[in-house]
Amino acid sequence: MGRSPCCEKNGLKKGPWTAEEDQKLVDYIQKNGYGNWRTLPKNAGLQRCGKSCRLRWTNYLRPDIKRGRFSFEEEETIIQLHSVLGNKWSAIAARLPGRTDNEIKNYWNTHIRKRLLRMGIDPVTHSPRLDLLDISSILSSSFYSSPRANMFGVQQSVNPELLRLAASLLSSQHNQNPNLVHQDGQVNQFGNPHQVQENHPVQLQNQDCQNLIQEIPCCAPLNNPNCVPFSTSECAQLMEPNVDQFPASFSHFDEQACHVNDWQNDLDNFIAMENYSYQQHIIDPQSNLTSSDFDFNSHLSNLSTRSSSPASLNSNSTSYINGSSTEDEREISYCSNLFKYEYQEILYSNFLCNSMNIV
DNA sequence: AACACGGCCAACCGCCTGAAT
DNA sequence: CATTCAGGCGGTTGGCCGTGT
Repeated sequence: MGRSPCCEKNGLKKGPWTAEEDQKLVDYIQKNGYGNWRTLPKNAGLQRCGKSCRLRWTNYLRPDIKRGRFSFEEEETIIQLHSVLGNKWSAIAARLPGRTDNEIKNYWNTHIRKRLLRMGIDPVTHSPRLDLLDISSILSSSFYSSPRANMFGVQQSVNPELLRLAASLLSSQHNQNPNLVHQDGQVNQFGNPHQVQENHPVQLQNQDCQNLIQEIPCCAPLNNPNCVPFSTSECAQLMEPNVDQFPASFSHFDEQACHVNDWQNDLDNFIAMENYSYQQHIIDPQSNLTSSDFDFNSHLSNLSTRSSSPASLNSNSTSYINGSSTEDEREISYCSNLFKYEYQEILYSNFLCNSMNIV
């Protein structure tokens, strides 16, 4: 014999709550406290299921609920936590005072998810949508063909179709590689900078690196005679620590609105940095975040044109920091991040070129 | 003005887990 | 130990509302 039923299933009201019902529920809880939702509706004089009462209270009537637009910090927190926790809305809500799981879930599905998709990022894995990766578009992009690309040693005379295939194979193989699992059992995911911060920095072990490298020459089934795995010394070089760290000169992108002109300076600084090995970033599975042929300049220009206050976009934006940023400002921030990922994508394609020794 | 469409979000649905019996 | 359900959770829905035509 189990518990007795909490309530009669029939005859209970459903649908939107009226102000009168709200008042009854609030009055009752203020007087008696909440809990025992089974008997609460009857005691409060409500023709509602206890479950409905609990939801109404926790999602709407609770006095400590924060109303209004999500701040940028909250949004960033949601993204970071989601990258670690997934759709654990209650767990995410627990770290956002005043916000309910339902509210966060709705905000994710209506705002953040769409934005990530627009950026070419899978909102589930927070990784680049490698299924959509078209390296040929990268190779033909204006940046890739620019002199700066040459400064990276990017080889441009490659077979784009082969690269596309390689990326696809690499992605599918990597996602199934049991050797790329954290000690706590969490699988490494592509392009997930937040996860690095929230979890453990990715430390590719020697065997991991070897395995990964072995996967790269995935043109082998194509009987490509130029397919040459990395040597041991090259692997060692690729295994340098802090592979998850992006060059310091880019760090401000994560903290404040993008200065329209700064990205160019950052790029120059980035390239000029001594002792920088692009291979560190390429080999890092966290760095494969990508959007194919994203035109940062034109997009930024478009956003500035649309903004009601262009000046605010041309300087370090304090409004961005205090949470009153506009959609455009937010998008510029994302674009700046996307800009980073575009570099990494180029480096990644170069890595594929090198690994396959294609000329 | 009327209609269509899409975004938003409160509320519901169904499943799972642990506690009560 | 088996049964039953409360509470909690994530997924989904449906109605409201703003916008475009």
